[in-house]
Amino acid sequence: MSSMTQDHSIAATLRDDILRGQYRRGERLPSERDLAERFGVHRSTVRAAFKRLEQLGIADIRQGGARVNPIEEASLDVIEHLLALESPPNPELVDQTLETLSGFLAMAARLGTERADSAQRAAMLTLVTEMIEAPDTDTQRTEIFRALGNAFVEASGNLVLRLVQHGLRTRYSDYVLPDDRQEAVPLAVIEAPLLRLKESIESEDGTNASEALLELTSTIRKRIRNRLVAENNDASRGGPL
Amino acid sequence: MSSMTQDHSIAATLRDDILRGQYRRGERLPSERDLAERFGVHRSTVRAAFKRLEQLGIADIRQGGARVNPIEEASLDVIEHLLALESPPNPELVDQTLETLSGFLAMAARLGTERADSAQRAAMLTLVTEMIEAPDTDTQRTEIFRALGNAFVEASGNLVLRLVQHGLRTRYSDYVLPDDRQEAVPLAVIEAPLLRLKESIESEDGTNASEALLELTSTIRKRIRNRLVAENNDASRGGPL
DNA sequence: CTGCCAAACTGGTCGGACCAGATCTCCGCG
DNA sequence: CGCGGAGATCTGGTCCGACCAGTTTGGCAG
Repeated sequence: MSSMTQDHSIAATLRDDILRGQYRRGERLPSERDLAERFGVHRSTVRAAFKRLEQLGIADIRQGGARVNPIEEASLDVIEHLLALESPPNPELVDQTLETLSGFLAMAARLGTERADSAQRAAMLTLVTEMIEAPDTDTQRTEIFRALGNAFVEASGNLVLRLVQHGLRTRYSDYVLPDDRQEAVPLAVIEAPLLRLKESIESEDGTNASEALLELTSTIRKRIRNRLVAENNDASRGGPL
Repeated sequence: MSSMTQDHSIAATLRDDILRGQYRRGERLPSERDLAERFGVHRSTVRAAFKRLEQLGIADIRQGGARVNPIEEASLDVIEHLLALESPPNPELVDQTLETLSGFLAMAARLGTERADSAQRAAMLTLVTEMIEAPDTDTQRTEIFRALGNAFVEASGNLVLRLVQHGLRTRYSDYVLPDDRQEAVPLAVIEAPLLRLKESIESEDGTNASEALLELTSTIRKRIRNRLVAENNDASRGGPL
């Protein structure tokens, strides 16, 4: 963390303060000059930090004072920082992230399955097969799953979809993934949807692929939620959620 | 445009240059000092502009020189600017935007329909009914449709979904919507899916609502695509798509 | 108490400067 | 002729101090 530039770390501090709800929406942030003094840096450095907050969508800088934006107007990027705010992360937020991600992957699976050329289709099938046959650890399986998601989005040929995926890329894995000390998801639980997915890809049935993927992710989601809730039953709630 | 701050308009110029493909990915942007001289401003102003490009995800600023990022790593916000780059906008990109938006709304409809409380459900039904019964113009109908989307997302209770929606909010309407001089979409074309949607909401059938919405949007998408392709058959292709 | 004007404050821009790290150049060694 | 490395050069990061033009605020007059 210490290798960051100063404006970066100042922005991070302010960002977390805001996300933690220390400033109410619409409220004015301290002035650049005040913050410069508080952090012991030049005003220009604080300015740089402010720009970051602005582009994150959580602050609105204008003459008269920078103001805190409502969280709904923020950029997707805040999700990552919201997740990092607590450890273990807020289970609800994790679940919402996974839910949204699942939905998008389902969409991508539909479009990608329908539009893939033969090479892309072959690659997809390889990945699904790998996931069934060589699932050493959850971590590894997750890696394959991620690649599969990329393959779907790639094959969809939809740039917008791709950008959404990238915005959602949120290193949720760091917060969310079962660690290795955790027992892996039993193959039995996910084999059925994986086989269905495989068939769908082969038969170019987008709708079916989409449903198979939803089926698959819903299982995983449920496991992660249960684990997090268990870990987190003493966490205090709060923040701008 | 002239009321913008300078760093804003400089950022816009550089942004459009990049999106137009004048700099290849990975290529170095001119230095802050060079650009300051070219634009006749102080270096700090160019720096501010650079920060914007960085947070837009289209440039990577580091010692040694700022570099152009691949478009896939950009923020969702670039879509709006990509659309604005040509007039009429690139039909393919518009279609991709609408496709993603449709899928997204289908997701929201599924979740929102399943989770809405009675007040929210009533509001949804009102909107759908309005859309059937009082469709004076496409513009007006679009307004209702947008409100309906908000209602779904709101009812889903999913913050991540909400942020994606906001990111996708892209004033696509400005580029994409049928103008008033255009004949409105005949009610006959959209009445069936709207009725289906209504029933789905009443019966709390998320899957059905999702499908109804896809059915509805696919019709509209097709119309818009046809219109744009017709308008655009002489446009030159290019840019980082 | 209200309305309005001036003072204080805020962000935007400027000029100029120094640092540390990245990049480039060019010379000398193999 | 090729290659590696040292030094010059360039780049972004930060700082200082200053001025401008809008915003906000405080207090004075009505």
